[in-house]
Amino acid sequence: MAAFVDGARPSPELMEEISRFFRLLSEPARLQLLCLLRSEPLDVSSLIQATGFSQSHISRQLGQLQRAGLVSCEREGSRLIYSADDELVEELCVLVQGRLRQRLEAQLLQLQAA
Amino acid sequence: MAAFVDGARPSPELMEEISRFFRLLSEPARLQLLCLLRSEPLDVSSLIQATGFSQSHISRQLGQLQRAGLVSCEREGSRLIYSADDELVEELCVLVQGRLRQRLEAQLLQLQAA
DNA sequence: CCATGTCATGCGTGATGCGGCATAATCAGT
DNA sequence: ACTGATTATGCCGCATCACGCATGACATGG
Repeated sequence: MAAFVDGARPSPELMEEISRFFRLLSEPARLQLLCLLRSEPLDVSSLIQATGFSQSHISRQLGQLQRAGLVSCEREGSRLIYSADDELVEELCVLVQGRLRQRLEAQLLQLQAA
Repeated sequence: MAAFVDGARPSPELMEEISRFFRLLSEPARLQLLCLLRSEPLDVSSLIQATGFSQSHISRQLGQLQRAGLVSCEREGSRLIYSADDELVEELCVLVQGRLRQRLEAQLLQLQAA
């Protein structure tokens, strides 16, 4: 209903920014990392083991997430402990998940009606 | 805090689905179309004029959005009128926009402190 | 039924980004 | 300062997808 910034049409630049943010979440690997880190802080080797991705790949994805401010890290001995302290991603996922569910239910009903 | 499905770790398949949804929004063109259609239903030629994209491109993006259930269309004379009746995308954008803003403010404060 | 306008769809190109391998940079401990 | 572990980065192949051009499918009006 109300536009993003009330009363104004969202500028193309803003939508570019927003879409960049969504792009971060559009990669299963990154979403998986965020989800893992959401439950508990982990070091990189744990993330490698949990996901099966290569070390370089994990490092890159964490770099992107960190630049976006979605994860942060601190040293613990020789390793880096990453953590995701933001609730936003989880909220977004819950909303999307709800939509997916309701859409599947609708399809189911339609099949039953036929 | 609470995971998506309470108590359970979200399955990789679910996250794949969710990430696919985010991918839809990760393209400025699609987000722009959704935003335009959110304020009022429009036919394709209006969307072409508003965005400057080619007709084929618009058509494809609308197809994707329609398959995802984010837009719907109905004939009016010889043209198709598309409309976006879903509020979810707008909610998501508002949340993300809020985050972007608060992040910029934080960076600003950090610059002033230095 | 044919011509016209509107939308969808193959096809090709170019850009973007994933993902791994090898290597460099960085840090902890000695 | 040196060594070994941990993380970041350059390079490259490959897949995906945006985007436009040309064409096809389709409905509408004459």
